[in-house]
Amino acid sequence: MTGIPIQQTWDPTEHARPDVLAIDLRIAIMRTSRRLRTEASGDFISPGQYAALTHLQKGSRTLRELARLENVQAPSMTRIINSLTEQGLVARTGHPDDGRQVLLSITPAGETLIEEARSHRTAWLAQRVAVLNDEDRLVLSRAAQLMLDMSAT
Amino acid sequence: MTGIPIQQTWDPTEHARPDVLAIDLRIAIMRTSRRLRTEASGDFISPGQYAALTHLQKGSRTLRELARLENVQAPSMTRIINSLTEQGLVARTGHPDDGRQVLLSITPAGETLIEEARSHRTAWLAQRVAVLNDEDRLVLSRAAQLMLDMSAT
DNA sequence: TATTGTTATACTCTATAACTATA
DNA sequence: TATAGTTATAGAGTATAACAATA
Repeated sequence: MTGIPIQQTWDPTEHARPDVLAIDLRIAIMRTSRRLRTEASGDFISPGQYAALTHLQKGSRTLRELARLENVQAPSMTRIINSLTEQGLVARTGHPDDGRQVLLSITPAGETLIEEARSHRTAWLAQRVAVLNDEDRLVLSRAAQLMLDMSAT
Repeated sequence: MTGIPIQQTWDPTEHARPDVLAIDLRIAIMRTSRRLRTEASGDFISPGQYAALTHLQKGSRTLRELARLENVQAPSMTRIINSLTEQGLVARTGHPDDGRQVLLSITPAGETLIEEARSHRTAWLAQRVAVLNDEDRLVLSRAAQLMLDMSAT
């Protein structure tokens, strides 16, 4: 703990107001994401690479499909995929019907890595989640789903 | 709509496991934070600057105190504060007792800007929060508090 | 010597614009 | 012409290391 008292008041009534809730939620998300990014620095692949691999676990995708799924532009996804292919975690095959497109699929090495990476990547967060009670965990679980839904819009 | 079905299953029992919950929560947080960053691009000040100003609204702080509150290194906070002082949103005064330290405080212009910025910064999120029901909003409110607590550790 | 803050430098991730190849 | 993907370039934000000034 630090010497600085961090006052965190919580008023359900106030938070029922969308604008007030949005402010607090945004700060919480941004701060947690920064911690997640820094705490995960010891990992082998970046969050973006991890997310792309996760999608490919469900099946082959083109680059643009992946870009849209992750809400990034095509060049960003190109970079992510380049890194993954160089590491032998993703394989590229030409699209059978359309010569412009490239089908991306996860390799066995990619499957292995992602399974191992799962525990490492989420260690920091899992540690903190583990000390919560079931009710708080349920809250976070539902919140995660809500955040995904909101981000997909 | 796309031709790709995005399957988002939700199983409360599975999510009670800390490692499983941590994985989903991390993805949700990272994706939402990316949307928040890009959607807020029209704003005047960055998320980091905004957060620093928010802390200074509660009272004067030194640079290192702010860095610790935001979980960033000192040079990063120097950069944030430099930008804020150049914009006249933060004032620097020498510490009365310790010549090394610099006391940072928010200016009237800073107070004005942050109040205006609040609505802009959170517009994207507030819009999505507004269409939820009270129960979901309460979930997100509690989740925000939990995420802040976890990030403070 | 230790601490506060700054400067120098580099890395990561992202975006837009311009380009190639294919449809 | 339009679309898929790549390359070039730039910007934002972060970190570590080295430094200056003060305690």
